[in-house]
Amino acid sequence: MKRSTPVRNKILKLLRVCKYPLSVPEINKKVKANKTTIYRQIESMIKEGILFKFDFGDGVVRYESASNGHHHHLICNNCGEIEGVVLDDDLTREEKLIFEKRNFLVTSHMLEFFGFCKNCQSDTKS
Amino acid sequence: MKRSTPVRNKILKLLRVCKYPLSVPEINKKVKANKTTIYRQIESMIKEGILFKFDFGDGVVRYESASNGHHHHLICNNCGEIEGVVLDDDLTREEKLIFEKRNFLVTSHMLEFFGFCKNCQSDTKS
DNA sequence: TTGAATTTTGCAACTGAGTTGCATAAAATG
DNA sequence: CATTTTATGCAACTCAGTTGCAAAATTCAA
Repeated sequence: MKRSTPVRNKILKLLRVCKYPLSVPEINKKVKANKTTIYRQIESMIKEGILFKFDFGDGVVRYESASNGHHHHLICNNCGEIEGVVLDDDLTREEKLIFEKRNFLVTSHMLEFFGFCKNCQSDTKS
Repeated sequence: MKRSTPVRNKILKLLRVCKYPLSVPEINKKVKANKTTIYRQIESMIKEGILFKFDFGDGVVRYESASNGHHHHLICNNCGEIEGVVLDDDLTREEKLIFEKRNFLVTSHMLEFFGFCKNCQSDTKS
């Protein structure tokens, strides 16, 4: 893939301003382009390391701009809102212990928190 | 859903002995039953809290028996093997800080580590 | 123990994410 | 400006997961 094509720029621009990760269908609604093209551009940007890919256990794959830096998410069980969060201590101690105890070399991790956001804590709903 | 039906028992038995989480297609290969039935049994067991559902960012939804207890995973980037791991400190301090700082009440989390297992650390492959 | 009510299972058909092959459009290069 | 390369789009496909409906199995009451 070359650089700086219209579709690619639109995807990047969208993900850079978005505070939470987006799925391809969500990206598609904003960046109106052929879905094959979108999947291919995303794949190439992931390989270059400028996009991160992950999901929250719901089978929905989401993408986020790497320019936002490494962080985790707070996902509300009630309203579904997703906030970013940066931890004080980012598991380096645990990762070292894992290597010492299990001989598994950790290169990255995925950590997401589920619960209830400010607004939904007062609600009775589960 | 009632309890203790043949399909349900087979799924549970399989997941209880399996050390890593399985996807529905994987479950299907062992528990030979209609896929609709499997999806429905899994859904009901998730609601009862005897099964956990999550994935590793690859869009593949996997299930694990809750009887194995709360733990995390070490996923090898090279061979794909999945090991379970229990942390010394299970993020309670971080979760408390999140509530204090952000007013988000954490009820659960999902933490997975990616890297290279014992066998794959010697390999040159990425 | 028989028969109605309920639950589980299976089938067929569908939805929707993601992929692949192929043809065309747009850039880059000489 | 013609050739090569890369990006885009379309059509058709695969596969996970869902839904409606009918049949089988189970429960339970009389």
